[in-house]
Amino acid sequence: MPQKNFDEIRELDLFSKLKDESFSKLMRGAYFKQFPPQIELIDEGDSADFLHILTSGAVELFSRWENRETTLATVFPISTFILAATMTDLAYLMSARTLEKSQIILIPSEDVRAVFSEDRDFANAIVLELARCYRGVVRTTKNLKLRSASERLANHLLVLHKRMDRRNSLTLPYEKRRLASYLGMTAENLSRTFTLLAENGVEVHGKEVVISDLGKLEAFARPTSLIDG
Amino acid sequence: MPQKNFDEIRELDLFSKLKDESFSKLMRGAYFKQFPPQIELIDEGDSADFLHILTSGAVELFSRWENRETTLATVFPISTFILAATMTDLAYLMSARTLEKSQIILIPSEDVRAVFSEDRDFANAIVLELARCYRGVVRTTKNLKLRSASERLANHLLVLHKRMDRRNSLTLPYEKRRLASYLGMTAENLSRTFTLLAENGVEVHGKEVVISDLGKLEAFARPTSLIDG
DNA sequence: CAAACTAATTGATAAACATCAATTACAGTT
DNA sequence: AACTGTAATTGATGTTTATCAATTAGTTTG
Repeated sequence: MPQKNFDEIRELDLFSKLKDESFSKLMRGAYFKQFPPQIELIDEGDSADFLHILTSGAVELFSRWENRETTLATVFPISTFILAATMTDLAYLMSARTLEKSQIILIPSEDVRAVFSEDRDFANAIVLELARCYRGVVRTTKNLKLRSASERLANHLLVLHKRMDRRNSLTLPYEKRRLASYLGMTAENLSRTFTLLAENGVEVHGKEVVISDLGKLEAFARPTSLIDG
Repeated sequence: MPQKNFDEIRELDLFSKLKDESFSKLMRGAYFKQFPPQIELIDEGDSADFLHILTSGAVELFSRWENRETTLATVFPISTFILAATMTDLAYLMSARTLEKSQIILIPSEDVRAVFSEDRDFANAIVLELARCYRGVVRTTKNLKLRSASERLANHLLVLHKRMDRRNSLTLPYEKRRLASYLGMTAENLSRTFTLLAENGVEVHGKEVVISDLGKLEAFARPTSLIDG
């Protein structure tokens, strides 16, 4: 198992304050796997045997019901995913698939729970991470219930803009159909919503989005920290 | 502060395995307050100074954005609410109001965090509770994104039915307009959806709901444990 | 118990959004 | 560069859901 990746994940909020002993205990039982694109890593309903850490590539969390499917999140390096199922030893509620070739570290859930009980700093980090995830999903719910599709898109663009160091030009980090699913609309509707936003300070060329009039976009989106962070 | 309520909340999952010492530490700084109906307890954005425990009455968690409002949850005794904000020392993401006359115990967030660091069993309980809440909101998101309004109503009735000991007759524990808001639809649409469900084994008279044909309702709702628990 | 208020329902209409089909754009392969 | 498969867009249409207005039912209050 390459040392490089150990150093990387050691930096994660979840592990940074960990005793070396605890960290080794976690890594001792860990698998380090490489996956090609479009591999289904997790099928919702499976038992949560491993905590997953994505160190390179990209992973989509999604869910299916009655031949419908929706994207719940896109995970980029370096992040953990499905921590809650790991901690409660319950079935995964989301499925996961790689979007690109991805490197993933798999830590047995038992080990995570064991170190959680032994190491106070780890327990603290886990709670903060869980609370952060929880608050993220609460924001998502508010977004879905309080806003229309075009408002969700506008605000999402503002979030990306902020994340991209407030540059007025940005590249969508995923396919449009996945963005549409994430925002709770169809790809067709997303496309039409983009043309609507042309009158509100947004220009789109393929995956390139230019925010030509930030003021207009903000006036349309009316972002709030209580939804958009 | 009446002893009666201490005994009650001692039974909560969150406190049941707690050392007596830790429990007293939490209760030492706690306020015990009675509120009339329709009092706004929390305004989203406020700092999370207290963990709330509802011991009698009912509380609605809701959120507002741009003169729209949506119900996120209804809390019944005995439950805690807004644990995540308490643990992270961040602003509340939801507002809260009493629906009825309610008794609420307020524990200073600092005390909760202090006992969390000292008492391993409490830390465990907190993590399980947070994970449970998180998974609850993930289910909500899946419900909203994967199902139509009528499917959400049908499944919600099945959840209530199960909770009410599987009796074929049940009383809605909240007003219909709140149910509508919770399910992400208007009151008018809820009303029409109830008439639609008449052909699928459901009879409604005011707040009384009779499930006259469970098989039909289930065939329509297609419940799954991965959304409905 | 009537008055006054609020919630729930119903009908008519409009807006938002999805679906289906057809085309265009793009990316990867040979 | 032509071929192939997938993604994105566009147009036509249909469904779902919201809005507005009016009425009815149900609760609370004096």
